[in-house]
Amino acid sequence: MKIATWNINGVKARIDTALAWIKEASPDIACLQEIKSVDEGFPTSAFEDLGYNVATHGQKGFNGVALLSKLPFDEVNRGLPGDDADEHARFIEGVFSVESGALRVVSLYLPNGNPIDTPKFPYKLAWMERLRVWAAERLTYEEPLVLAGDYNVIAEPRDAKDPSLWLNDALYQPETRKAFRAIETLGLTDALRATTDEDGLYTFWDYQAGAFQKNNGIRIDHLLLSPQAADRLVSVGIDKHVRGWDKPSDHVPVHVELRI
DNA sequence: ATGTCGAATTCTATTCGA
Repeated sequence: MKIATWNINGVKARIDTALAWIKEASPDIACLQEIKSVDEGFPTSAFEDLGYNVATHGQKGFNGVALLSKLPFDEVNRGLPGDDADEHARFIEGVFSVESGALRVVSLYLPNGNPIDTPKFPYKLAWMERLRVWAAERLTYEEPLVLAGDYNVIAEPRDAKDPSLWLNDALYQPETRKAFRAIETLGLTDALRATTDEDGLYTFWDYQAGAFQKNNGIRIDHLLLSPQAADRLVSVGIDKHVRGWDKPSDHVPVHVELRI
């Protein structure tokens, strides 16, 4: 089973690109972030026409996440628990029936957190702690679980072309990296790093200053796997070529193949 | 020289968030 994650940076502005990628990659489940659309504005029928079931958690203007799935949804849960005052649409969980039982897949858009001297940074860290608590609870189910999305975290120096450029950025603060490790050390596996120690592997390149042409990128889109999912991991890929298409998102899709 | 982009409102221009 192929499960992919992609921050598309606006589903309405990117619909042609999104459909072209779906046709090419044919993921069984796709996790989208930054749909920048309310649920009613999401181009659901365009994806349904390609054989997908669609679940969205959107809001006006920015944020917003979605799940596209060839499998029917048994259950959909919207929003990350832990703060009733948080109205950002950044989290959606789908539950699917597979031979072994349940498969859970989350599409998450972790807060950017910049600038770090504003409330945005503590909001990011608090969101990460809520995610840690949520993941700890889900891991007790001992099911295949895929936590996929734009984490807005540069976990290690090798995940940036030039780490020195990110020293004052929320994506690379020691507190950010520590909070990410605290999620991983619950027992989640970073799918890409389970398969390679290569550096130079990125998932985001800024639109500005010819970043893609210089390969001045960062790896911030991750798929974290529960033990039951990691045991089934076959391969991981980054669809880097999509960044070279017309009207690209600044992120590219990342995908795993699981023996499910 | 942050050199770009998408969305919303302030709407043939500016701001916000990334």
